[in-house]
Amino acid sequence: MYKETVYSAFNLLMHYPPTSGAGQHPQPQPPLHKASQPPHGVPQLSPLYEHFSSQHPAPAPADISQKQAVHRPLQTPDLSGFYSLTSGSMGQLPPTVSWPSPPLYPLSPSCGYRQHFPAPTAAPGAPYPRFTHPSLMLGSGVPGHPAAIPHPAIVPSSGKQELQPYDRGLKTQAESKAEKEAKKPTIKKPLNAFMLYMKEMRAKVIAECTLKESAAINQILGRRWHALSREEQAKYYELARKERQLHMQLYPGWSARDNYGKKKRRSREKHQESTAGGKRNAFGTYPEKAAAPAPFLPMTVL
DNA sequence: AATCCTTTGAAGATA
DNA sequence: TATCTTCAAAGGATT
Repeated sequence: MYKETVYSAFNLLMHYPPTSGAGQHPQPQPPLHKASQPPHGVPQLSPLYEHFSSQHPAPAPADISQKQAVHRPLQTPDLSGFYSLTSGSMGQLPPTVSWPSPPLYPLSPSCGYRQHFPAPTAAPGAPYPRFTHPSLMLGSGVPGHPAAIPHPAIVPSSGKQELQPYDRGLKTQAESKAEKEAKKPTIKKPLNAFMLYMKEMRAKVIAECTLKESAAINQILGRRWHALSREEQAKYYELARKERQLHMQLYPGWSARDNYGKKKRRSREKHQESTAGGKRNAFGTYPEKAAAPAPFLPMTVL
C-alpha cells in the first residue's frame, strides 16, 4: 500500500510531459535518463525510478491539469538564451562577460577561478557517480503513513519554540497553537537546479580542491555552474522541475510561505549594511561586497 | 547552540 | 509589476 502510493507518485510525476507554453521548458528536451552510461557529469536517476516508470503506464493527463489548476504553474527557465534563464538576477548578461570580482576565498587554478572546467578525468570505464538526490530515490515517504520512510524534505521540528516548564501553566490558546505548530515536522523547500547540482558535485570539488569549507566550495560550484553548457544545465533544471512536481504531489497543501521567516537571521540590519547599495547584481552578489579585494593566500596553501 | 558564510533559483513579501 | 527577501544544502568558522 505504502509502496504503491510512493510508486504511483513517482510514476505520476515521471511521466508527465512538460506543460506546454513558452519559456517553460528547454528545447530540445535532453533525454533525462538512458540505460547506458551517461557522460560524466550527467545526473542519472535511480534504477528504481527507471524500473517503476517502465512498469507503470503514464496516467491520464487530467489529473495533473487539476493539480496545476491549484498550484502556480511551474517555471522551468527557458534556456533558449544562455543568460536569459530567468527573469531574475542572471538575466540579460552576455555569456562573454567576465566575472565581476575575485572570489572571497582564494581559489587555486585547478579549482576554477576564471578557469574553464574540462570534463572530469575519470578513468575510462570507471563507475559513473550516480545522481543521489534522495528525494528522487525510493526513500520518499507518505506523510501520515505509519510505515512511511520520511521524505527528506521533512525534518522533525527542533521544538525550539516550546515553552519552558514554568510557563506551561500560563499557556494561552494561541500559545498552545503555536506550540503545536512548532511540533509539526517541517517540510522543506524542494531543491532548485543549482542546489541539485551542488549536491551532486560537492564531493568531487572537495576531492579535487581538498577544501572543506562550504562557503568556498559553493563559490567554486557557482562558477562551475556558469561554465556549464545550457544543455548540461538543462538537465538540472529538468530534475528540479520533477522535484517540484514530486513535492507538490507529496505535500499538496504546502507552500514556501510555511517556512518563510522561520530561520532567524542574526540581524537584518547587519546584512543590509554589508550589502549597502542594495540590489544583487547579475551574479547574485552585492556590488560593494564584490568589489572588496580578496585576501591573498599563496596557491600552495590550497 | 545558534548563526554566518557562500552560491543560484524559486517563490513569498513589499513598495 | 518590479524589486527585495527568504530559504533550500553544506560544514567550518564565528558569535
